[in-house]
Amino acid sequence: MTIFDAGPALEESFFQHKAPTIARGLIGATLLINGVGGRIVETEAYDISDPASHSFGGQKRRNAVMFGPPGHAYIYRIYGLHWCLNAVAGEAGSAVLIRALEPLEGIGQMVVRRGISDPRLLCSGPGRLCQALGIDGSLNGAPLGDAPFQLFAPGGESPITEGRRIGIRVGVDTPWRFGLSNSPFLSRPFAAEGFAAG
DNA sequence: GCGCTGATTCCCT
DNA sequence: GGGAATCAGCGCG
Repeated sequence: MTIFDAGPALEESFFQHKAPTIARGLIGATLLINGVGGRIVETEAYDISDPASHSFGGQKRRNAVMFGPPGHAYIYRIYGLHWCLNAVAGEAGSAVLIRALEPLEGIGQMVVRRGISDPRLLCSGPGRLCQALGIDGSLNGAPLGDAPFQLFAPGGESPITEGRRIGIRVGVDTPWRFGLSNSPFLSRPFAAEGFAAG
């Protein structure tokens, strides 16, 4: 019943890699929650040595899921009102933030949840994506390989652009943001980098 | 099209 | 009590 262009279900072992490897490998993968979702076009990696990461400074109650088994969902509330979805990676305290996807399945339901119809604005940002897919804190710690999640490997080669991460105040020079090159569904375009004068 | 600002909850200090 | 991996609406030009 695959009516979208996707590969086989992602192996659980995929998540035993380091966060940047997983972040890159998830570009082009298909993510569904209760049958609603699409193709991942933007991710960011975080790990325990990274001052921008919730795991920086060690395990706490809030970030405990980041220190748990790989391939599970780490979901937290940001700025008091939005939810953000991460995939826990192989190293303790590392995860991949899912920032944007291209809506493919259940678009009607996304439109209802978001209250807008422009497909480019349905899932282009971590908060928007969670609202469109109906994700909240009740799914924190849930395995991404089981219902209500479905994850499929990329259908083919995806041209990937790298850059600096967004919305953080420290660790801004770490180029751990990955995106499907020139996708109209990115939360923000990738800036032309490498021209910083002094 | 840009930038500023308010919204709102949880966790750590 | 303050800040946070964000979003949408507003005013301005």
